[in-house]
Amino acid sequence: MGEGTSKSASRPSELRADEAARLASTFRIAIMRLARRISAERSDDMPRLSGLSALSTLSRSGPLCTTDFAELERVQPPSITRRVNALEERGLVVRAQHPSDRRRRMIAITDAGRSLLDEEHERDAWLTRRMQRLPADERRRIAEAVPILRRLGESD
Amino acid sequence: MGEGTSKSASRPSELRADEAARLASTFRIAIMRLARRISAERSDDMPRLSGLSALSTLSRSGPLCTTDFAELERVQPPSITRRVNALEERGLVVRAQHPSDRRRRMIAITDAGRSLLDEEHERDAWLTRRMQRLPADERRRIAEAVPILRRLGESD
DNA sequence: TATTGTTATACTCTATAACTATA
DNA sequence: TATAGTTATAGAGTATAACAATA
Repeated sequence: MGEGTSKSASRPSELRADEAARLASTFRIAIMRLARRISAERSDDMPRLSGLSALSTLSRSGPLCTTDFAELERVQPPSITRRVNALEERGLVVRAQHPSDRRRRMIAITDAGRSLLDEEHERDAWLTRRMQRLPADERRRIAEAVPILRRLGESD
Repeated sequence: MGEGTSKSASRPSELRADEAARLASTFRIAIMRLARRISAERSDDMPRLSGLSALSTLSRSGPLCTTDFAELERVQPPSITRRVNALEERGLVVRAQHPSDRRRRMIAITDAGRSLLDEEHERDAWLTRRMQRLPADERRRIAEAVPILRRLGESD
């Protein structure tokens, strides 16, 4: 707490440690609780959230090997294996051999995976409704925050 | 990517369904991934995130019975029992009988719980550092988004 | 010897259902 | 009978460690 207090903030892009900690704390709790809330809302006939996240990543990035996929999804490789197994069973992704390196398996989204992803966007009922109900200025704030949230999720 | 702007929005606080769905989808994925990222960052000698969330709620709201606590934390009562058991073992909360209704047990934070919460705010190193590194305008956007995130997490 | 992917195992967190005690 | 809290059980998700195949 021994940081210079009061009016000492010289640079505009630096924040006092205690203010940063307070913001981090309220932010963290809000994020975690909202994540729980979203998780609880899933319907039964769709892949789980973790699967949808994987599918969405795969759709944007194109075919990936397990290791790269794990890095993009910010989980460990065994978790990717698990998710891909589940998605593969449903025909939403396929695994293929890497052309030159036979240790690797390339994972790619299928047409079925793509169309499910489209459907899913429409079916994300709970959160979509919340977005529609939000006053315009709040919705704008959320939209502005999304890229920041995304970068925070990606940062080391 | 399609900003989908143009001039089609008729009422300012209503959003077309497909735009809402798109926002919901990117927002959801960003939230879930960031939540995973935050989860992974926890240190070992502190209570888990779910425990910290409970402790923080208890600190703000004062003593709660299990049912009310579960409602505030947006989980089912058995989950509260679990969390409180863990926190009680560490002396961070205490349970006491309700004065009139002997079925109820009031759960309250202890001094140890409070000081741990203070410590924790300072120790939330990873996210705090990210907040400090954020440019001022992005930090402002996050701060503005927090109350909205919180309300979204609370809404039915 | 190093790397890729998988399996084995364990842990956290959650929920539903069944049970006990009290109202 | 209804409600509060707990216990029992199961399920989703994650991680680390150990392993086989390949480089």
